Amino acid sequence: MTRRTPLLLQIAPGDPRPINRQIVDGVRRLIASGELPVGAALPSVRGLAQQLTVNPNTVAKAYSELSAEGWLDARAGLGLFVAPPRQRLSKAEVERRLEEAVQRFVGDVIALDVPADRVLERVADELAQLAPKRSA
Amino acid sequence: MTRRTPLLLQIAPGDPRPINRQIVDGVRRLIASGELPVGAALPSVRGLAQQLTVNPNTVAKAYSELSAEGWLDARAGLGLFVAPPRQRLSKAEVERRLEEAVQRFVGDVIALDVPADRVLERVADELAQLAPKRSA
Amino acid sequence: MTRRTPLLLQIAPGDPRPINRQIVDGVRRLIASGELPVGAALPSVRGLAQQLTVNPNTVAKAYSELSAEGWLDARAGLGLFVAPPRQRLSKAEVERRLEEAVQRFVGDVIALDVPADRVLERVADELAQLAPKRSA
Amino acid sequence: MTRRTPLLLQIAPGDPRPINRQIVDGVRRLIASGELPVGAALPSVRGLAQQLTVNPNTVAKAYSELSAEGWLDARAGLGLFVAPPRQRLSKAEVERRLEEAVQRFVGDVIALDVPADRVLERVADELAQLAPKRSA
DNA sequence: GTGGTCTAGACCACG
DNA sequence: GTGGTCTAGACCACT
Repeated sequence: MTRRTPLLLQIAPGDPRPINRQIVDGVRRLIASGELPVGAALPSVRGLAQQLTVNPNTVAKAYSELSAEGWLDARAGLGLFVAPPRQRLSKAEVERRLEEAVQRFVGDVIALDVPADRVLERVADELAQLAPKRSA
Repeated sequence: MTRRTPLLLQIAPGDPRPINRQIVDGVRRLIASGELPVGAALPSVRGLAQQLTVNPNTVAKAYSELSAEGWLDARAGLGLFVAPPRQRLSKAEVERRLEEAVQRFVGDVIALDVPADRVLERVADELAQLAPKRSA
Repeated sequence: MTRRTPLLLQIAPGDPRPINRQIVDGVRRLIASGELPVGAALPSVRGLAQQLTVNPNTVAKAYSELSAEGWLDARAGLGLFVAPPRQRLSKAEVERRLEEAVQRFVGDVIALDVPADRVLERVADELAQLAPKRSA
Repeated sequence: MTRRTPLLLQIAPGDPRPINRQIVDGVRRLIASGELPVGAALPSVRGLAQQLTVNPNTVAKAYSELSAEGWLDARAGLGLFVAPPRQRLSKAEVERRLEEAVQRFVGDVIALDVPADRVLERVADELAQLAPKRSA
């Protein structure tokens, strides 16, 4: 059980986010959307590195971040697995980070002269697409 | 009406954004909200740097970015002025950047396990607060 | 203000903890004990690396972990600073981690055939020595 | 009284400790609590490996560690048996290890902002629960 | 100068 | 085979 699945994860060269960030976001999304269920095994560090043609250290760093954030559990010699969901951050910390993300996002978007409705619509679409099977 | 006004701009040491980003965002916001009308003169690089107690290079870089984005026009020997509104980016480019910002934002927010409604509400608030009297 | 102080931090070659862990623990301790007050600047990555004669990447990793945990704020081009205290983790997560640490500690110590009183005494000493000027 | 008893030992997949560590801790605990009396035979490497569905190498390594620490004695051709109590480590070595464990534990716990009383209480509970009928 | 990211290649413990 | 750590050296954005 929990066979390793060829992860549907891609690195976009044009994406301004650093590679390690793209991996973290991608995996988080797969977990949040339920595509990677609790207990599922992730591709090995070396395996994913090869698949994405990036350095293994880069993948390792991303995985390690995800573990620190509580999304993954690492077992030396066995591999990495999707961790059971848990409320990691205090309400205050969640609030702080949400505020930060919103500030940054609006700062980015305001420069584009896009009507507020369209922005909200796009965000709503993207959030809906996650089909939050996991988040509370 | 091109008098140099003491810019209502502040640098927050606690703000996680780099200083140059704070300046760019701040000026863009002042323009978008109409507080800096078309044709208004901006403080000199040295002046603003002194006012904010930051490195002049940082201010220069921020101004240069704002000019490149079409928010400011340089008049040789006179300084920088708020440029008349125009389509500063191609529609495709706007789409690309919007997409990017949304992806990043959702990537950040997904980690927080916040209900989509609350996220949208916060974004809407923040967008509204900018009172885009100028942007279309 | 916030002059960089030659950090009272040492790497013990005999210590079984990896170097990066020793740095993280050491800095956390200095912050928790109040020896590094809020806003204090930390030695630069390269500087500390030289002082400890370890690779800068190792220090960078430790610092990055401390930032992720909310103990430090990093400002590119400026350096790292002790962050204002905040309740980062949910009560449940704190409980989980405390449980884990206790389990591990007792597992280590039970093998030593040391009377429980002595163990508790040593832990109490060590905790008291932190003079919790910062923790709530 | 040297009959092989079906060992009351379990491997928890969720446990963050590596498997070999879980075995070592488990056996030590059984000996310390007297559930495995002096002279008792331990399950064979293959037997325990099968029972726990882990790699025999892992069990062998755990047993070898326990022997090195003086908890088990090997009788050639017969298997492993619980060794009579003795001073397994020099006093200095015990002190060193205790010190190390305390340092690490406090380093972990300091990050959690938990009152010292609660920490001590939890440690005392856990130590008491081991009911050291055997250790001095 | 600062921190952040990436690559390359090595060694270790675990299974 | 697995993940984790460390070193070495490079490039980037920011100040």
